[in-house]
Amino acid sequence: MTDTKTEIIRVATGLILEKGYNAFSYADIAKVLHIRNAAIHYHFPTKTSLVVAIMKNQQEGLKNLIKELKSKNKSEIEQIQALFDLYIGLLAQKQICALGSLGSDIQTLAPEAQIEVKNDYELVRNWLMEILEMGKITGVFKFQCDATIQASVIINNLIAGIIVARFNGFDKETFKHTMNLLLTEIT
Amino acid sequence: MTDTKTEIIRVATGLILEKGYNAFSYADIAKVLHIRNAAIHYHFPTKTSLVVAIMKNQQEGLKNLIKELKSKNKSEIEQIQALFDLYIGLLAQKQICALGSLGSDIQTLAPEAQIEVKNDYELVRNWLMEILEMGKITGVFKFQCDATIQASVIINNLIAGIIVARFNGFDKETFKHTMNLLLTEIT
DNA sequence: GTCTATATCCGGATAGAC
DNA sequence: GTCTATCCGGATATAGAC
Repeated sequence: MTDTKTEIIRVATGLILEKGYNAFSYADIAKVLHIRNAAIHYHFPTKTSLVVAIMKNQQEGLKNLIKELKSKNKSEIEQIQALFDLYIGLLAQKQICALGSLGSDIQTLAPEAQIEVKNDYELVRNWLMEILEMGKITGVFKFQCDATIQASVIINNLIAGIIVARFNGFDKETFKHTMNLLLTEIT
Repeated sequence: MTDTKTEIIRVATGLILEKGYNAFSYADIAKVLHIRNAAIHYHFPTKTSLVVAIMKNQQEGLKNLIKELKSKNKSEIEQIQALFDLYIGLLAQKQICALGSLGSDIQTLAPEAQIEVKNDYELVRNWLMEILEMGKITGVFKFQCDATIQASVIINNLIAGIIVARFNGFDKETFKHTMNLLLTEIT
């Protein structure tokens, strides 16, 4: 039995990725966990504190994944594939990513929440840049432009690809084809 | 003096692109136009009817742009540049595009509104595909993959590029560099 | 076509008992 | 740590006067 605080973060994250920050309520979480509205406010006094906790949790999860991949000496291609797989998993659950969901709502978030969304984005982008630069040195990747821009192209396709995939019955195929194209173009 | 109905669509569109569908209210529109809540309900009985009208208006605007560009015999490059310019204009107003905003909220929209978002997406993608295929025939573009996938890559970068641009003080530069990279890669 | 007024409901948040 | 009960504001939407 995991503790309530962790469960709240888990359920709230799913709701944000499915419906968006301004479309879910404490009541939605309460229904799923069979607790009351007030119990959630005990753990997270405000909705802002909840979304901040969610984004810090996202960052932690990503850092752990990166650490794990590196400790297993995964190749650059395998690391990028692991990132793609995260998105394939989200799509299977009819969800988009946190960057896309909270990114489109960013103007409605409190400043301290905006910062955490941005931090999460920087984390993904820096990781991707590192992979690309390393791959260029080892020779698995060949691209002329700046790694920053190349990383942006990949992230943009992940974020938007999963959004538009929902337009067509959560179709994975175009999403996969698009990501494969990007990968083969630089190898 | 344009009529009220048109003004409501104009203001509501801006609010959706800035804050999102679930973060704006009839009261927000009313304040800007100095009218009352009920006056908006006269023109648009439900919020769903309003967002449907907004998306149909977006489609109409795009169709008119396409028609105009073609009547002026604009080149493939110039047509793509016109699409980029639309996004540069949005970014200058601290807005994202309708596809990104309503796409991330799609699960919270009524079915008839979901369809219009999808229709708008298809319109943009088909236009882009047509430009790419024509350009390949005339020789200005050289890409090996399917035009469908190439069009997806470009749209994805437009949709997500403008979302992440807001993370960093609405910085146009990375957005422009990314789009230029995509364009030069296929020319 | 716009107004005032209001109905109805739901949101985030708090007080205080257990 | 969770509950019941409640406050308060805001949201969509409607009725009926002008």
